[in-house]
Amino acid sequence: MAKLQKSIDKRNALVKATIELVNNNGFHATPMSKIAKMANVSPATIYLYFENKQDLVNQTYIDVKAEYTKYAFATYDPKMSVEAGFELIWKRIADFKLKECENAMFLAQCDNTPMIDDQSRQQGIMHLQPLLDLWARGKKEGIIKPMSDYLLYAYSINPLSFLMIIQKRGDFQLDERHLEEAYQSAWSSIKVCQ
Amino acid sequence: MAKLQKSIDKRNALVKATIELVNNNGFHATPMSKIAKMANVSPATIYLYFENKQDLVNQTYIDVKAEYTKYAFATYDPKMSVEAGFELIWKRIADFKLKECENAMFLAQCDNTPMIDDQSRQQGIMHLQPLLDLWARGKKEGIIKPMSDYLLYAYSINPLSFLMIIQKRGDFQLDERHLEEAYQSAWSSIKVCQ
DNA sequence: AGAAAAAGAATGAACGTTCATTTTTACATA
DNA sequence: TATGTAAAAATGAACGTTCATTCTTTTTCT
Repeated sequence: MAKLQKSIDKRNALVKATIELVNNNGFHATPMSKIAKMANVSPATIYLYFENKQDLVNQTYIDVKAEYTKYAFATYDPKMSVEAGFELIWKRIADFKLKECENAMFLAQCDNTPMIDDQSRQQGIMHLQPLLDLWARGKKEGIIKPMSDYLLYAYSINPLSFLMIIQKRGDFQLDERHLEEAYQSAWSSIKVCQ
Repeated sequence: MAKLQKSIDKRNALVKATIELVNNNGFHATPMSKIAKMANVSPATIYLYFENKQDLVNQTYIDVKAEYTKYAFATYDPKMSVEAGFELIWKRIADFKLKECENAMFLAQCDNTPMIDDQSRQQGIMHLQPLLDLWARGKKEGIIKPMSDYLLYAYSINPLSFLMIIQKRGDFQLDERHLEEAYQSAWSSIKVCQ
């Protein structure tokens, strides 16, 4: 009697192939057959791991989002000061977006198109809680502007997505100095001005 | 002898239908047949106005981008002070992104996916020159941080795209107060701090 | 040997595009 | 102003292809 033993490697290869092909060609131009070929697998095999194409891309999104937030908070400790904590998280996010370009590109594409189910999108949002907690503390201490978290995110975190995209496209290359400037701008836009 | 008289209305209807369908379903799920139906036109007619589907979406992108920048600079006068000029342009852009939501959504989708040809994308960038000129002047006067224009754009303009998207999704509703806060954050992030 | 996993070929639907034809238009002639 | 006509514009049906998915068979594993 055989055991249920679907290979996690095969699943990961499929997820990876999905990211790469969707990044380069867009969702509309990445057929299941190509994904299968890139993952060295028969098209039929995909359906042992995923219900259908939509499920494959939803699961890929959730996987990448989880990796993103795990990376972002890996070295964060809630006992840090607000300013130190924010700088740490911001720089981890910047690292991820600029170095794990493939993953970040994929997220940007998902977050700006209807290619992902609403439900999967919802699932991806939750993981940001530690940052929201930090901001709540910062507002209480009078260090962070008393604004909606959406505005704080829009001004301090989201610009990194834009920089990642133009960097990937080759229009612009971010060096260490740019990154420090970017951090200062992010912090300027959310800290209470004295 | 008949005159070449393809109806501009029909072309516009096709462009409008493309925007609406791509916004709601994504590029991969908007067939030519649906675009034709929404524009009250036969599928074959599309090919009198556009070479193919790619050409249709490229032209739609360029149209919308032109409308966007035209709106942004409509009331701007290069003789204004840097701060006044920036506030004016910023608020026009905010207006466009938040009120002409359909158009702005479409641009966001195009700018974050490979659905547009590089060449069409290039064509869309040029129109931003007046803002770049304003920033150049601001840097010379020591009012604007001496940073790359890409960074200035990422921090002062791009956040509006994010706010537009979450507003469209119903997660968040921007009122006048938020908008003023958003402007202050934008200005904070690019002005030289004294 | 037996059961799960994987494969390749097959299927039917959907798509972008084209074709053959009809309808509309502009205008020359009466 | 009315009519004929030729070319452009528009159409619905059809074409060939591609795609997601399934079916049947083969391979792998215990």
